[in-house]
Amino acid sequence: MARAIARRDDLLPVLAETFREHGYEGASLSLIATATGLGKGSLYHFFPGGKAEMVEAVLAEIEAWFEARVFAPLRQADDPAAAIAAMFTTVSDYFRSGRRVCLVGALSLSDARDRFAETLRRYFALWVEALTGALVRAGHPPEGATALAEDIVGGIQGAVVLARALDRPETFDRILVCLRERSRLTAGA
Amino acid sequence: MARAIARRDDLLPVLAETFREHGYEGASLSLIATATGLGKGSLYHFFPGGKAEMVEAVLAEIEAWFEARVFAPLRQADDPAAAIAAMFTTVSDYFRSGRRVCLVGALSLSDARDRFAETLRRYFALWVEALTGALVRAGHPPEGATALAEDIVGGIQGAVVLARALDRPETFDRILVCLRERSRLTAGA
DNA sequence: AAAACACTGTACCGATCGGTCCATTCTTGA
DNA sequence: TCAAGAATGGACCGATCGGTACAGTGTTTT
Repeated sequence: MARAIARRDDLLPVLAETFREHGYEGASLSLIATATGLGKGSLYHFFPGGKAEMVEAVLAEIEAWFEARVFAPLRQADDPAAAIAAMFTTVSDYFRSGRRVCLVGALSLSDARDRFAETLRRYFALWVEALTGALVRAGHPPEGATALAEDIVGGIQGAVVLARALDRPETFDRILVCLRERSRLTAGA
Repeated sequence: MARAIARRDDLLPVLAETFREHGYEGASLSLIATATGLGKGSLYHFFPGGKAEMVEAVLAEIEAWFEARVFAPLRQADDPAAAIAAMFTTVSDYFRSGRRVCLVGALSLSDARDRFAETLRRYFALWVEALTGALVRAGHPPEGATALAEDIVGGIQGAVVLARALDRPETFDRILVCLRERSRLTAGA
């Protein structure tokens, strides 16, 4: 009985969604098996380290995704202001207006944080760093750029929490619009 | 073997801290038993509904705490601006500069959200509502007050996430200072 | 053709899960 | 004084947990 349909990479999106919906503890192996349509044997073939390795793989893919679509554009864009604006659109799509949880943020609040501490830290550090650079190149004063970048990245995370708790996706979008506004150059900033 | 030391109310802070540190799934009954120093028999005596009832009780106490220390002052203060400033101090203390997770926010991101949906929703709704009122009475234009209140409440939640992920409590404090600044009246707002 | 290897489902493992039950002990009011 | 009830710890329950072992099937290489 072997059907070589699945490749490891194809599993990652399903795994990611499962961990997003159920968390680290809540995503049991049987749940994962059902979601992926694979038996435990196959799962442990691809991820000998079990759930921990699955999460690490998922986090690595998430980081790669953001690196390609968000961080790198922020760093390299000829037009930093446009790159920042694009970031908000990309992120809003990615989080489905707050209906989709940020796995990195959710893990950061859970007891699994310590286990994946370095990976979680790096994700947010890279984001803040890339955004800070773009803000500066867009004309923001360097002294306040990191603070503003942290406000924005943190604000996005908070928007996910709030929109989910209130069950109001439009709140997510509204907060993102407001954050985008703050990223634009004003007399005060 | 009976020592009538514990009253139900005395258990709530311990339960709250346990759920904060381990989440709903992660806080097993044996863990709770160890943390409280009570056997399962006693726990089920106080909370016949098991873990779910424990969480509901904890959430009720949290809401009562915020009602007394945050929401009510925001609603009733003679000096709304001072009440808003006090809110930031209270909240910063409560969350220990981001070292302590917001249980309501953490549950909102977890798969336990649906189970406690109404309680989670009400907590944030009450907060946003009370803050909106205070902002208006402090002189903010009513059209933008709810949006600003959502920015602030969401911003606080995001600050917890970010500070925990980055392992930098000072980031939490810095974001709160920035939010407090935005709550003050400026020419633009 | 056949050996090597990748992949698969499942039976099974000990541990732990949430929850029940109950004998016992302490407290309290009559 | 003593029955009633609150509170307690722990044995116990079936279910499920994460993880292992393995025999079987498909594909690839030789």
